[in-house]
Amino acid sequence: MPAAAVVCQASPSVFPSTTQQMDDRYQFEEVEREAQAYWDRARTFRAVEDPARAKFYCLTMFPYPSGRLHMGHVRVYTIGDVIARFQRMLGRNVLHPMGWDAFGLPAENAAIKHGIAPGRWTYQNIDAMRDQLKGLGLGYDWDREITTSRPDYYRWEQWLFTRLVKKGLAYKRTAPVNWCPTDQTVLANEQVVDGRCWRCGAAIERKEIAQWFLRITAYADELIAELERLPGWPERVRTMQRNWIGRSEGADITFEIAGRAPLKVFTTRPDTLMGVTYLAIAAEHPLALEAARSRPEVAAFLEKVRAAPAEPVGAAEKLGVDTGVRATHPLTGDVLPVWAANFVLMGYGEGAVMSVPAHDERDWGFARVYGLPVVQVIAPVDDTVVDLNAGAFTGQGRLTNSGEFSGLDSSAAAALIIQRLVEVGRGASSTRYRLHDWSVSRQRYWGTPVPIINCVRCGSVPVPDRDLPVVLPEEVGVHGVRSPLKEMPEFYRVPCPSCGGAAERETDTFDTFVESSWYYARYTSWNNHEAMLDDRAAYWLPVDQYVGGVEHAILHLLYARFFNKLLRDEGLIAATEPFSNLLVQGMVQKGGVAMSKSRGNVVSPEELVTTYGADTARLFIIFAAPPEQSLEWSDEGVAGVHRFLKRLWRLVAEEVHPGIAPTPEAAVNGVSESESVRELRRQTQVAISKVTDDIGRRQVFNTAVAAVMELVNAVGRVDERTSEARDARRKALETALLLLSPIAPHITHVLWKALGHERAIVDEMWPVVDEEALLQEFVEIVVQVNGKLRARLRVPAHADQDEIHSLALNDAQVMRYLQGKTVKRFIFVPSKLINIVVQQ
RNA sequence: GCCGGGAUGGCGGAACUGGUAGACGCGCCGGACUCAAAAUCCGGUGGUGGCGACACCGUGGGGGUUCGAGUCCCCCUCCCGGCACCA
Repeated sequence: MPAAAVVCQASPSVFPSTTQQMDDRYQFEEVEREAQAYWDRARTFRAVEDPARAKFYCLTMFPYPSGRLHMGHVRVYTIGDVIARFQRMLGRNVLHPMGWDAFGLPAENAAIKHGIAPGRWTYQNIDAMRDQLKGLGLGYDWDREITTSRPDYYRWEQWLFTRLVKKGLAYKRTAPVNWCPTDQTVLANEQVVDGRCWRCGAAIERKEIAQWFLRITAYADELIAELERLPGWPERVRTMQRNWIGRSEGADITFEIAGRAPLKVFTTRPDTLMGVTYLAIAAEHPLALEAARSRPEVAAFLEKVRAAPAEPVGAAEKLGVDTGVRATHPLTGDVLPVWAANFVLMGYGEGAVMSVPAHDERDWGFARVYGLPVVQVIAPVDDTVVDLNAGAFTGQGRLTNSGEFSGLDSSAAAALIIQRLVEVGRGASSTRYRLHDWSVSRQRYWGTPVPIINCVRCGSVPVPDRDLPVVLPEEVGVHGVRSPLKEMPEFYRVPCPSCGGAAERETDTFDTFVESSWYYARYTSWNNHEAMLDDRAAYWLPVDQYVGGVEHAILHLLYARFFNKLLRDEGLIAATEPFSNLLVQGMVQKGGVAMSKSRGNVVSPEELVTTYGADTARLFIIFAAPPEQSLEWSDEGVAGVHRFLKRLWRLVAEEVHPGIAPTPEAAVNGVSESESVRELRRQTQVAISKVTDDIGRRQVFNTAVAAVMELVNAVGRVDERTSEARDARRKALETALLLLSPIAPHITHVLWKALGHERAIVDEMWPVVDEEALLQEFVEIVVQVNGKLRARLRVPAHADQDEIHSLALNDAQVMRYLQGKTVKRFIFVPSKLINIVVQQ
């Protein structure tokens, strides 16, 4: 067993000149303090642009500074750190920054509750969380730290916004909005979940308010099309975005109404136009409101719909009323009734639909309830008879009962019908999106002020560049949900930049998703006070690896893609997409459910680090599950990886201070190494190969850890005292340290130094596989008879097929199964198996 | 309803391109050390049968393709996630 302490030769140029003692016990507090102090002092993770070197930009979704880290943070940041450190060792010039998504509602809520200014609360939290992140040994370039609530950050957001206003990509409009009565603010569609506020759960009301919008729909096509060119994104995220944007191709068709403006509808099935038997409009449709004035039953219906609870499911009963309005079919001239119906959404298309009950489930259901006619105009191509009493036929097919279009197939008919509509000026082909323009105004205090001044003479005037940033006053008291800005004339009473007359500044702030939409770019030019982005953006962007949670699959990731295109079109960056590769990490659970305060199953990262150290925390989180899967917390598992680190420590300690001197005779006498030593050398190479592939290509880090554990176990099994054995053991341990260093950086830092290395392990190159050492002298060949495993053969690696055939046929065990049977064929897989197929 | 993802020992998970199912870890069992315990170390550990060499069964269920299927194809069950009257 090793003695208590050993002297370690360390270079004073890199390590402290004080004599280092290697304790034979793993004291993680000291280890982690030492490693972190080294990285700080050496400025290890500072990123410097260098066009001569290949860059790697690794980014994890920055946190909201809630006060303390939870296990989900530990997981995502550890995953990002493993990737960044690995790429660094491969020789890439790595940028791995961190910052704070610092605006948002919780700060205001805390302010109301505890009487602390939101800014103060936020910055305290940031300080606490920064310490926690540092305690985890995450390798960030802290010089580039971004805090979105600081004027030097959001001023560029304001600057960009004023440009977007001038381009018409940002505009103000009075619109019905989702209003949260509890938070007293407008929510984007994406923030409404099942008719309720995503934050507080209050039922959403509809309200008419003047809002600023960003014209994301102008980029809808590109946002969809480019999803195809993001092979580094998980398919499910791309699918979610595709569905969210919801592109539909079809036609806009107008139905004339005597004495009124025509009714416009959108349909994806112009081929069914000849089967329209009525029109349906939303309860909020202007035509419905108008009809309600003269018809009490319509008014009563609208009232009923308005009062109905926002039903989350589409299974709600179909209700409607005949408005009495009559429309004219654009091609046949038939007179069609216009119904107001609860299933028609005002928010999509024109809020009106042409109803073809024979070929649309909803129209069919509605027609059933109100006894409206059902006319079949599409027949299945296979001539099956359609039973329209049982349901609608919604497939494509051949037109029937459609005048000049009868006999055509759906797609040809659609084209011809659109052509006819164009000829008579009653329609045109059209593409619609589920996606709406992004409402970015929030009636909240703690956010980026909208840089607009409202003047009665000049309208909404963007704040000129010279007056930017519009600084949010931070020393305020927040007493209720109403924004203090709205009671601060010193903030909002300003002269109009255009005419100089009295005007009022906007007191709304931006949705916090605006800040997180471009922070990834600002890290490249964080200290530029003259421009939003500079040349450095061209060097670093796009982000090579982005890591984050699936909860942002739609919102944040779609907005960031949108902003990337805005920045590109502003000439600020070249890349068309912000994130080349996206890793969506799974959640951390305990007892099969997500950790949450209400369930009482939360494991605190702080306690974990105090009890076992950051390396144990990181190692467990990496080892317990592949990054994309949910991770089941296990206290025993944590103890298990801690045990592994202790064993690793002990093995290195024994290596540094062996009890007995090696016996060099074997080498001197030219005797070859023992088989176990050769095997250890081979296993070392196997581990390099496996870990490199697992971290680099496959992005499954749990199996990489398993491979390192196997190697360390193998070291423990070779206890020969020859110098060859010592050499092989040392090489294996060094390799294990290198391979483990991205995951457990502190212990590997100290052990590497203990093994006598001058350069810090973080600055070492990733090991390269020695393909020759990987070769085996003997391989095991599995012998199957009719696909069933019957024997294992140990054969020289160079043995050819014939040799293996005869060895297999002469194997006693195999012969038992061949008795009295005829061999029909051999299947041979080199170095793997031989399958002898015999007649049954 | 539609679109994804999944189901493998007592548990977390391996098995990447169809080729030894269960790597690695946890737990459990046995042993060493100890007066004893903890810690640590060593060995074993899918199920059934057998003293044993071994044999049979086994990756949610049913079928298929193949010399060979956890992996591919068809059908079904259950679980998780997203969307959900989008015309």
